[in-house]
Amino acid sequence: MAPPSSEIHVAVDLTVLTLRDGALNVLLIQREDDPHRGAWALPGGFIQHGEDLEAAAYRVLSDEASLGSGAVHLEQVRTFGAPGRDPRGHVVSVSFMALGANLPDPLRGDDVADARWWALEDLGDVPLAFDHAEVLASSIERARSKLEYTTLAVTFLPEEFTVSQLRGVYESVWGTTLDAGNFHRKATRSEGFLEELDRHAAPLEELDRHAAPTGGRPARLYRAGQGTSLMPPLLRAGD
Amino acid sequence: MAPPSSEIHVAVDLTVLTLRDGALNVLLIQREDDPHRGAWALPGGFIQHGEDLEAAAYRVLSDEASLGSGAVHLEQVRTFGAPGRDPRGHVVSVSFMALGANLPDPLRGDDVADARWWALEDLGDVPLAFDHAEVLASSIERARSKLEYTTLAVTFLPEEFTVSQLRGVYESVWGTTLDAGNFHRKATRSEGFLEELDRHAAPLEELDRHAAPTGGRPARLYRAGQGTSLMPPLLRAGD
DNA sequence: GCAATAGTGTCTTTAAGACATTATCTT
DNA sequence: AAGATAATGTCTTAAAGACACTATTGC
Repeated sequence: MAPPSSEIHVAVDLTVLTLRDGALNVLLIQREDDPHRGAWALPGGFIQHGEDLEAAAYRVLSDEASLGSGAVHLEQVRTFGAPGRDPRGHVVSVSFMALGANLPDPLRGDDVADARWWALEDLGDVPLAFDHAEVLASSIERARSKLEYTTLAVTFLPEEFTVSQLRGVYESVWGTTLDAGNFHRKATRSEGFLEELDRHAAPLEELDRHAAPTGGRPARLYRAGQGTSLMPPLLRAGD
Repeated sequence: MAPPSSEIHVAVDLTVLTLRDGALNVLLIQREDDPHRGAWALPGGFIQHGEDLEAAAYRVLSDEASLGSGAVHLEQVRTFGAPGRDPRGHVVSVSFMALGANLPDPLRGDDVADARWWALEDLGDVPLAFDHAEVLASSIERARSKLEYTTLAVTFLPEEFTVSQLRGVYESVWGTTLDAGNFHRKATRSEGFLEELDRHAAPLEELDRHAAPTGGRPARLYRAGQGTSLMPPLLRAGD
């Protein structure tokens, strides 16, 4: 199973991100084999001869995360190729990030002792295998910065959502709080960001909410608009 | 020389950009061998076993562009791995962009029929080898967008420069014209962008100028500041 | 009624765009 | 002096931040 060490091998590593209970979560798998047996790692795998990079990423997504291709936004982030990053030999790994809404709990795949979602905050003292801490960090930073100037935040939400839920995406991913009124103005007046529906969310039945015991005015529902870029962008305050 | 086709090979391709006579130029080499013999291509080469990606990029920069590592800003852009992109086999190529000031004319390297700078405008109808048109386009777009929110523009200039020259970088890379007064205000008041020197450019002796026959007030000299990000950014108008 | 969330309005501040004006050089 | 480029100033406009206020629900 381990590749011979005289050749350069190409792999993909995936940073799969979703929101769970209002917190940014990443999917990690626990390695069953050496190297780094027992350590938590990003799902990944070697590219097969003749296989496209994106195809390999979707294959890993399906095999190790039990996720279909329709459910996520997949985007290449960066390639890691330091010679010593994998003790099995010279492995060049193309890292992808995958963003999705309400992603399910993963099934255990092959060569995997365990697989589960980790809240990013709980990951502080968990050592990751290989250079995956750096791979993860670069994808997180990419996601954070792309929320500023693209409409990517909607990929964390179901097809229909409220402005509050959208604001919750920004707050969770950025780890900040945003003024509700100003955010509402910016979101609803950014061309191409939101498409207004003529329905309202049923009070007390909003999916992402776990602490709304006492009502409030029902929020209007929106879905993603056609635009992909936010101009002007929605900048983080202290950058 | 051609790699066997049963393995996946890893290469780097470089988009080396500089300004010449106020126009954005890219370094291309003319291939001496098949595939694509005679076609113009980005400089590149296969990674050696145990070699870091950046080290390979610097090696190509030295071998095929006669450029030392101190002279340029090097940055990874994207990785291309479509199975059919190289007829010799499955080649995954990590693309880098390299930006520098007043880069010299290249010497002819091995396996290279010719090497020279091309103004981007003159490249419209020149077919590039492999998928290098797409590789080049992605690096250009990266450079254009990074001028907006980083201080990267200074890498196109010598150590000491004027605000006009800096504005010229933006105008050349973006293909626009900018209001001189407003640009001056933005550049000089963006924290960390510029460091003011107490000297002025000698009139008529500015390097980048080829059409300044009749004087004008001497411009103050600046050098790059410590900052790397522009906050708020310097946005292109029609994005 | 109160508490909670949604949504609007208003005032201030920041910063960009348009463009006039002054400063300093060459010829 | 005329012409050119550099640098500053002024007015307007766009948009964000702070925050008050209204709207609509559950209890």
